[in-house]
Amino acid sequence: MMRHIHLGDVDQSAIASLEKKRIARTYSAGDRLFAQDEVPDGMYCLQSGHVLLWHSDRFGHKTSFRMVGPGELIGYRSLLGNDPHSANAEALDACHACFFPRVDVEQFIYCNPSVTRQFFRILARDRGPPDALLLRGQHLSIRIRLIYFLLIMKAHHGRRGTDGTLVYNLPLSRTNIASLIGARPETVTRAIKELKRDGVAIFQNRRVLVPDAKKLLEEVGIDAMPK
Amino acid sequence: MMRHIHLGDVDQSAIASLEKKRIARTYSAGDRLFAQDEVPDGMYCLQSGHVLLWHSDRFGHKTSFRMVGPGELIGYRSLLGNDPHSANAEALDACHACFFPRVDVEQFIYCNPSVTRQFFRILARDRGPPDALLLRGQHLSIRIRLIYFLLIMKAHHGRRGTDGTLVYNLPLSRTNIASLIGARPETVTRAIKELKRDGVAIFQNRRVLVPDAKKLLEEVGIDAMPK
DNA sequence: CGTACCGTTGAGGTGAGTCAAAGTAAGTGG
DNA sequence: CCACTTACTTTGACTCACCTCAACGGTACG
Repeated sequence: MMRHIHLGDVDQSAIASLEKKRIARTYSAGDRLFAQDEVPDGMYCLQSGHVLLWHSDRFGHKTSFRMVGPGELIGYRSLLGNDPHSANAEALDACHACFFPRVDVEQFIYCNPSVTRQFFRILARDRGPPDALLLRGQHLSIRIRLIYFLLIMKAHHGRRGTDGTLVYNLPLSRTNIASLIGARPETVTRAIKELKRDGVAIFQNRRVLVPDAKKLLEEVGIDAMPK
Repeated sequence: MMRHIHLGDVDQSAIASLEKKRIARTYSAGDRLFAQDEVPDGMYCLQSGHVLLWHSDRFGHKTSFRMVGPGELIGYRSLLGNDPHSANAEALDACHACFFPRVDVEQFIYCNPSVTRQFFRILARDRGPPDALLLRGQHLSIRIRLIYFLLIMKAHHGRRGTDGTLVYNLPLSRTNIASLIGARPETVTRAIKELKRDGVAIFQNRRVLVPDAKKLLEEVGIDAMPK
């Protein structure tokens, strides 16, 4: 199955000509699609699998800021900003991705105002900044950050089971989760234990079960996730 | 004196026609250029004064993420993303700003690929996300975050005095600084006191003096700020 | 059957938050 | 010019959520 970049009503011939340029690549867990400080030579559309974007500072602190799933674009910020990659893109499991070379992306973007507009939206709506407020806000306890984490992941990675249970398939280690919400693995373990005790969420292996999604929302005191 | 948006070599007539549409506005301390959740109807170029961008969550926690100085653009993310403003833009002192109505901005952006490219860069290079890692990273002490704060502010708000002293003019309250680096005002006060004791930085009123800029860099263990 | 990696548990320490009170500065109006 | 208000800053004492460190347990894989 081929996944397409979702761009609404756009000149089909432009898309077709971009699709011709795509290069299929496969990765296994641990591989990097690109690494911090590399100069981008194109961008990726993930077909299957999961990719973690993380940044490493000079002290070796690893800060993850986005987990990408099938259908999402990767590497567009650095490409469009014409800057070296500010993050590592690491495959969490077996991945298929389409690579689009820089020149073809640029041709595509500028071929048509409506495509250009779409890319402005993609850039402007990058979830990183607003999500960071929820995932890393100092004034929020680790428990609440975990809840926000689940709420944010719901959109791309949660599936509603037959009995209303929310099921996540997240190929993330405790350490990964910790670095996403700005905590330590031990603390994540403890918070997860409490969520289980309270019947809010059950983390088993790399699966998460949420018996009642309403409880998540109650806990953070809202009726629905913003946007 | 009229400040212009810096866009490199761009069709002068396009700029001229945009400039004709600009609307000069003035604000005094505390005024809002726009408020969270409002629908953007254009964007701003700050001529003089300072503006603080901050976000308020449902619990009333105030998180500031950018202080804007003369010559900088404000409100472009929401405009280009076609979303309601996700932040408040509040004048910290007397401000002059040019407002550019949405239609005119759009015409300008799409009139010319090189302008379009520039705006992609502006969006992609938004300092918010990378700065947030340094200003709000849990693994960094408040002292270090304050140092990063000064290093980040150096670019737009620091001036080198005659004797090599670095001088900042920051119309920010302790509370503002606290909300920028993810701390409490009391903690900021204490950290500032220690920086003074160690001869690293002297905060007096709304001015900051840094006798030796090298000390800032030493403290965070780098030779220069990234980018 | 080891080795290596990840996850869990426990004990102990601490940086920053919280709370409350005192100090300071900047307006405002008589 | 001086009371009075209001808002911001500083200080000190106390508390706590999370980090750190260290040991142990589980599971996968050669």
